[in-house]
Amino acid sequence: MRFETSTIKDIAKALGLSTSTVSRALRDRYEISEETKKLVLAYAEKVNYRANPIARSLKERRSYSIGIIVSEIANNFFSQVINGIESIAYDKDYHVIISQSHESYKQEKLNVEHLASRSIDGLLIALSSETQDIDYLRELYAKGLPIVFFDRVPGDFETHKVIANNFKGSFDATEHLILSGKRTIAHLTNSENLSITKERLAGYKAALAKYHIEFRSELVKYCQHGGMHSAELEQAVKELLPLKPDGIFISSDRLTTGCIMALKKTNPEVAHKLAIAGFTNSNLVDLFSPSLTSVKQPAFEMGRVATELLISMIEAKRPVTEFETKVLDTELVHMTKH
Amino acid sequence: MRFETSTIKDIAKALGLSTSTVSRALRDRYEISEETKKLVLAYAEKVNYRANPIARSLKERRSYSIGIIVSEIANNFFSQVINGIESIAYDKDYHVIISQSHESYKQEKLNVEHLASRSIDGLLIALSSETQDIDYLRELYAKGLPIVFFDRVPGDFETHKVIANNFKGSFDATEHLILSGKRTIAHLTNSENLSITKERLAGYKAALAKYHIEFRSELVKYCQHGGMHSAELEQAVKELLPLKPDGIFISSDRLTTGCIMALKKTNPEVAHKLAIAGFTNSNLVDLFSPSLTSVKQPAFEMGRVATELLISMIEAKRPVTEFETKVLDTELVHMTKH
DNA sequence: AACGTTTTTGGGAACGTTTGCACACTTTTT
DNA sequence: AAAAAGTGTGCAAACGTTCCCAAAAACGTT
Repeated sequence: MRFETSTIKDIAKALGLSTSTVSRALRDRYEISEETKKLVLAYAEKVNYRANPIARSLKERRSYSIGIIVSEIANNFFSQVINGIESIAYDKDYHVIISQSHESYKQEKLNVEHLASRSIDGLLIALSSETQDIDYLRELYAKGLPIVFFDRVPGDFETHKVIANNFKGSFDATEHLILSGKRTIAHLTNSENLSITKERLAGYKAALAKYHIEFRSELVKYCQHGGMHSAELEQAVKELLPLKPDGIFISSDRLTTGCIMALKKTNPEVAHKLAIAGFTNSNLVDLFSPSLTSVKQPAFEMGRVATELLISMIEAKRPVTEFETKVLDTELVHMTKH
Repeated sequence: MRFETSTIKDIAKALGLSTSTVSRALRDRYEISEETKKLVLAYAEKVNYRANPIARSLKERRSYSIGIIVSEIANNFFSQVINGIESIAYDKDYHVIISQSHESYKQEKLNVEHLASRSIDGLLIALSSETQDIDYLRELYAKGLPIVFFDRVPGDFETHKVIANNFKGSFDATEHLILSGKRTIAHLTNSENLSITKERLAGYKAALAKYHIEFRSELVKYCQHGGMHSAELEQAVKELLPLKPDGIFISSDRLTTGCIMALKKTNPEVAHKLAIAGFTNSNLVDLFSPSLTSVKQPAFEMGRVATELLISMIEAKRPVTEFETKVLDTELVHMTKH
């Protein structure tokens, strides 16, 4: 099974021109006369000529494709980010290759290396919750692969990054729980080594401090696997409930839904009494019971911004040396009662 | 910014061999002596040689990549299918490029053509709910692009297809509503031209017939945009409720969640009285209120099977002329009460 | 010692582009 | 009138592979 398709050579032969002339005409170069251009364009149109991107890539030593690593596309936050990424990428004629780490370091590394060997021009990545060692990324970066981090970013890596205002998002959510009268607020969060974990914890602490509520470290539970394993969540819930929290603030999408599920499964009566606030971009949040107050990240925008930064790095003529970390505001969506 | 990487030529020069020998040694061809192979492999390892897939693609006239078109990755059904696809594809060393139609025919066509121009080796596609005219697919197929349809398949296109047992899934769900005492069962479904719509309608009708319940066409509402526009859903709900249904069977993922949302928004009191059954693969279904009985499709398996069929077509030496339509069983998951 | 075989290697074209350079022809400038 | 500049085109190399074909080396066999 093979595609039969016409090439520049075919056009050149048919028109009695050289391949260079045809190539230049198709790319609308100034050297070619209007007449010839029209001729070539018309004929190309007629035979439905499509440039072979592979040949072009080989010649130009770039693939016009960018790699994306997220933990899972089933997560609405990430699928919204991807939509943002695509909206920019397609405009600029890049295509995207999506890979999922499923929160596993091993899988993440494997995927990145697979992508790199496929000669992507750049990489957009949100680290997995397991990831601690990013030397493999440093290596690729040093070899010339542009990388932009989003959402889960490493502290010690000099490149562009795009994140939500995690501190403020956390602060607002926690404050909201406090203002609705809660005093014993648990915090369920991701693995300790993620940037978002630290920032969100800080926001939570700051809100408590503002209202003179003592911070109690036993009310904070970390989930190494980011909620991918339900046993991990159920264990966390089991350890938290004896402390009699009246509210809980959960710091990531997957954890939020997973935690509510664990609550419903193990302690359905408590589930509806506890005030819940959590980061989530789920578009089904209105259907949830118990309902919750959610911190929504500007996911689509995050994808757009990250992609713009990445493409600017890819297309830079000289190595980029000044980097920025863009911080985008979150939105607090109050619980709908029903 | 450019990758510096070693090539077969570099290895050949360093080792005083020809490129052909190196190429063959790397691919472990029988003609090359063990000695030379070892030498080449060791050196390649040392300089961290990675074959350039683009050059290979150009030479072999295939890209080792397959395209996927789904309506949206945010939909759990499709993200599960994609996981199934990837599980096979990566094994066989293909990579996948995912595109979303967002249920728009125009977008679907654009994406397919974009993928085709990127020289994918094959296409996996679930048609958008708007799609009626698939001539553009026929054209590509005729030119030699292998295509496998899944979930939403056209009736009149001779190729491999993978679908769920939609009739039985529908039948079971409807019967379940009947057995729990419902008699006036509405049916909310996708656009009329989709294969799944017809099959699921037939299952619904058959269940009614089995229990001698009259089929009433006014209880069936079609959604042209597959639930992508909330106005469409709210309109459908608004038209259905005056008929006083005591149960409703909804025939697709997006519609199911959308419909419950519309119900809660426009008629919250009715929402909790109505018995709901619907197709959905949402992994959050346990959180929903009102709760529902769901028909789960074997999405992961569907992805696997479709990919195996596609790759068999791609790698066939002679054009494939015998096609199969694989039908996979659905699973009825009963409502959890809470 | 001359000849076949078999095994191992190398030369070079090809895949479809892009692009630096040279060439031929026109037009302008001196 | 010759020289300079401008315009439009073609030649050929290159990108990194794969693979057909031939050549060389190693090994019997008579």
